[in-house]
Amino acid sequence: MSQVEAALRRAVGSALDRIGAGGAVEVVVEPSARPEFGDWSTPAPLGAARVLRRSPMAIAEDLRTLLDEARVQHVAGWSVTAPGYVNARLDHASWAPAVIDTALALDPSRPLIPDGGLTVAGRTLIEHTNINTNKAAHVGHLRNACLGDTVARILRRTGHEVEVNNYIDDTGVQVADVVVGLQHLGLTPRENEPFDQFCSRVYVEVSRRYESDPALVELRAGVLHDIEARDNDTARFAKEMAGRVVRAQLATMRRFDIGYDLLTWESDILELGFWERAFQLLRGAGAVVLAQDGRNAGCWVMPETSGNEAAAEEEDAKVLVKSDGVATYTAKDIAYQLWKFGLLGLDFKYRRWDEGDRPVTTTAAGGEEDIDGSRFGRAQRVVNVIDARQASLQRVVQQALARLGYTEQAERSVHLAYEVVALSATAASQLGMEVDEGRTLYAFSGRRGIEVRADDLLDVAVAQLRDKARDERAARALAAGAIRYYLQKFSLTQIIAFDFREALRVTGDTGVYLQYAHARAAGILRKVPGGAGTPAPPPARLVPQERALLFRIDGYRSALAEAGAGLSPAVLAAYAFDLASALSDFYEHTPVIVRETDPAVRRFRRALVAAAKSTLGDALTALGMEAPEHV
RNA sequence: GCCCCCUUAGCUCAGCGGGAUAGAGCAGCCGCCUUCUAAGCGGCCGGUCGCAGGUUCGAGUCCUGCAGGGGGCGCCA
Repeated sequence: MSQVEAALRRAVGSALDRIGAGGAVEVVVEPSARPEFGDWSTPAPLGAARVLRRSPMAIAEDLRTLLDEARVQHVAGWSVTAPGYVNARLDHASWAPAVIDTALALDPSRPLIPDGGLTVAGRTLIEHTNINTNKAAHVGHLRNACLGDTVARILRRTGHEVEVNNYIDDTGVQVADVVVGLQHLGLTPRENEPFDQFCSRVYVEVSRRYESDPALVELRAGVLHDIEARDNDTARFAKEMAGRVVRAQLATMRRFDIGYDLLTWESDILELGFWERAFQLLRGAGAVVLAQDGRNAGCWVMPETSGNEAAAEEEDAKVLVKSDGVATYTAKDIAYQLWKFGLLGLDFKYRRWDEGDRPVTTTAAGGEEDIDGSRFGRAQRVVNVIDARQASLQRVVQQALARLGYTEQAERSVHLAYEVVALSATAASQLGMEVDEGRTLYAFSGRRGIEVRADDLLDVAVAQLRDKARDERAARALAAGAIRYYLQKFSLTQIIAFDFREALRVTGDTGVYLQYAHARAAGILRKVPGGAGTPAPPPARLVPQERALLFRIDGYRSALAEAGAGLSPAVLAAYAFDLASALSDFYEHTPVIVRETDPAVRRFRRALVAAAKSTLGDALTALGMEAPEHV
């Protein structure tokens, strides 16, 4: 929170203590509803009235007296308004320069540690993206990656140590599908077609052929078996294919400025015996049992309640090892989760992964000696960015940790659940789907080729922005920003009803609007000479737009901290939009600074614009969006 | 059947631990470019906050029930 807000909260809190209402009411300090009331207000007397059995107005008067004596920094005076608010009026002459100075001092290399301290001491490991290696990323995957990337940025900005993993699903049915397709359908890539997009196409085609060709389905079973068995030509082919797909997927993500510290491969988890070790631990703790009868007969399962042999056959027991001895996805995820916390007692081997300009490391069955593995895993907190449909599986993973006695780690296993991206009726019909009356949402289907690919969407956005943008670079930055903002501004619990028109819009509550506001501020600073130096004192009276803009700037730390604590990009996105709005409003409603003749006013307003630009730029960076000097 | 999410303006959504007159964007209508970037700004229009109870001085916000919509409960991943 802003320094002022923190100071006000402390002052109100201790005043409440002195009138005997401490602890009985929550100390709420909020921006005043109307400027006539003041700048900050607290409704505390309303709540205190009950415990003190006195009228709110009388309590408010008492608080006002105490707060007057308390001499809070930047506060010019206190007032009382019905039905029982106490309001602080700020001393703008001292407050405004302080806000501006703080904003101008923002430095990417110096973290903005929240007032309450770090959420978690030590490393936070974030897993996101997590796409099967048989297809190109669509906007659903992109929502995942944007959320994960922005959470990582926000946590880093607030002083947390963060490690980002991209867990790569390179085994399983979907991979087998594409192997079958590549080996037996004879399809060839189109001119310049990225390999992941080619695989998407093969996947759709092979899925279609299964319906008429049962022999293909049998082939898939064999391929799947070979992949699981490893050390054969099919497994090597699948691995090679997966590598090429991942390169293409990462290239897509890089267009959105999304990167990773470590690529973790499901096949390495198998190869390096992670599951066997986890299995050992789980058996030792009695967390898994071999089901003798019932529909799970022959499977190793984790019963709902610990150590309950009879429950093994119950329907809600989660199968971890199938009767053919193959570990399920959840089982591998448990092993991986144990590794993330440094609890497995095994480590990956590591290799460098050449991926353009970013240093990335990948896990590998055969490693390089000079890579220090202690940089990875051993986390204090784990955040898994996975859509809400997988909530029950994530609970099983968490439960497994608890069963092994790692209750703290189980509590620090966060499933950052977000709702999926679906197609709006309009978008669905644009993609050629049959649209029913009354139905508003339509699921993507990679298998049927009904999806919006991330690359394609970005290409369309770039093309649309190209003619108005200053150059190609600007168009790309704006396009990526627009899409990221669109995917991040919704609450995690909202399904995004994807709509092309909305996603590509450039006016109003959009990424382009934020970037435009930043570029406008940059334009002013270019045209109005001046720069660092002594703090600029404000004019005797702030105009409403100046006051509003200062308020927004002052709220940055608070918004960032809230977004970090709640792992919520949407909170920061909303803040950034409010800040950009305040900046645009200021821009439109105050005289042009270049022509300002009063040097004091000119200096102050220039500094105010610089402060707004600095803050907006910081927020945009945290949101994974470029903060352009020109558009 | 059990569990999770959603329901606020024509549409898409904000409204955080309950607090002063429910906000924004889009769409529609009307204005504003000899002015630092009009990708902007202002105005108008538009809401029994799904329904019914309850708690409270005070409920869009908390509790209970109901309704509608979406999702999850696999030896898939």
